[in-house]
Amino acid sequence: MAEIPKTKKKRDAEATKSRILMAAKSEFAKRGLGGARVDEIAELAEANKRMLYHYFGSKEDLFRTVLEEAYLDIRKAERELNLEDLSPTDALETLVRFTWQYYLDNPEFITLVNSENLHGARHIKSLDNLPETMRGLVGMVDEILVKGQATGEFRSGIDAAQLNITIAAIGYYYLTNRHTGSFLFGRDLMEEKALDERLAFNIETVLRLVRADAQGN
Amino acid sequence: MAEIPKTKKKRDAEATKSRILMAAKSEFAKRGLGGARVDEIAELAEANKRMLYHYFGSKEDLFRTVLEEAYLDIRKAERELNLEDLSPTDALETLVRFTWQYYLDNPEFITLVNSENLHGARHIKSLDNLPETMRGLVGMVDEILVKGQATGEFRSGIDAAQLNITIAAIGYYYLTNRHTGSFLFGRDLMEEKALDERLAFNIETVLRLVRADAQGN
DNA sequence: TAAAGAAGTAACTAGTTAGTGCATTAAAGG
DNA sequence: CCTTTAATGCACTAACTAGTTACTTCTTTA
Repeated sequence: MAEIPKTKKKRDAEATKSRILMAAKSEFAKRGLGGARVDEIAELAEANKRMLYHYFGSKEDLFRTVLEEAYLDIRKAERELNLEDLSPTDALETLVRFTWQYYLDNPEFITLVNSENLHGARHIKSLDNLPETMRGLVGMVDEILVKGQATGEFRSGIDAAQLNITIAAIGYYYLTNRHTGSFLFGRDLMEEKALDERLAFNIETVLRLVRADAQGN
Repeated sequence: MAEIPKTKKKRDAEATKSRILMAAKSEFAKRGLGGARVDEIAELAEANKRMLYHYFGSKEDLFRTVLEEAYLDIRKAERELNLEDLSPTDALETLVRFTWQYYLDNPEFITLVNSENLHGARHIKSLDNLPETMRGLVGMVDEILVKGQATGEFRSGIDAAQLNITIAAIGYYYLTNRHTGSFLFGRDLMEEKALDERLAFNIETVLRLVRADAQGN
């Protein structure tokens, strides 16, 4: 008799590790670090809990790994936008659109970051490659701002780090608080029309913030 | 012999209830709904855990009460700003400053809201007085916008709800992510100078967003 | 092909946690 | 006073949870 074909290869360390990581991302995103259950992650990954401890050491170490991957991934995607090839205005609009869409496509990112902040950022503090990549992003935005000033599109004196924070904030806040927001405002903030409106508003916000006015400031 | 004066009266239902509520706010803010410990709340309140269940029924009901108080409190404080008495520009700047300072003075508000969103806003959904107060705030901002258009200070076509969300977002995001932010940016986002800079940037953001430009839009 | 090591499993442990049963004690009205 | 009712305290339990022990099974390579 023919063997039942298994989706899961009998022995594959990399695949198991990767399944655990994906399951962990999903579970941590759904319930936070504290609310996540190690048994649930193992089951979701179709792996044994022992393997989770074998590969990742502890629940918190697993969380750290998930977080690191999440941060590296968004920074990588940002770099791949090649903003330096666009006009300053287009570059900023593209960054606002990207940030918004990234949060929509990767909702776990927001929950992971929230969870990490609830715990005083103690997990990422040992990951010293993360500040480097953040400096890269701020540097990129700063270049856009300098270029925009040179062309006269933008005013001077804008802090790149603050602008970065604001671009993240206006999307992040809307999405992280979508449940309370939908209830308090009495309408579904996640329906397509509402999302489109919010994105348009955010682009307007950022462009008006940087644009040189009639007096050139 | 004179009786030892006790700070705590022997029997005082209201006082005990209130101490439990304050303790719960603090514990929920520090650890979130899932991470908070009922025993910890009782101890912090110098009350017995039995009393907590006597007065509030369950951990989740207690959380709901804490949340309701928090929302009612910020909305009340906003109303007391009497923004309608200020010029449109001053009114918006005041609202931005207030929102920022409220988050700074009441850091538990942010954590409570985050926790509630992690749980799909399921606790506040039974509190139907909250959407009313939110409508009040949006209405107030809308009046400011209408008045500002009339005086020519503001451009037309600004959505009051979106503006509200943005005013909250630019402060909330910075503060809720202060731990990861401080680490990623490599500097303490909570030192006085940094806070002042952020507030100034936020006021600039909002005023440029609403201001009528040279062409009157 | 044999042996060694890596991958995988099930059952268990020690500690924790929300919630409760029941007895006791203080206050307030008659 | 004395009775009733509400406030309070202690000790318990049933369920849960991160992490581990002791073992089996597969794969690779010398």
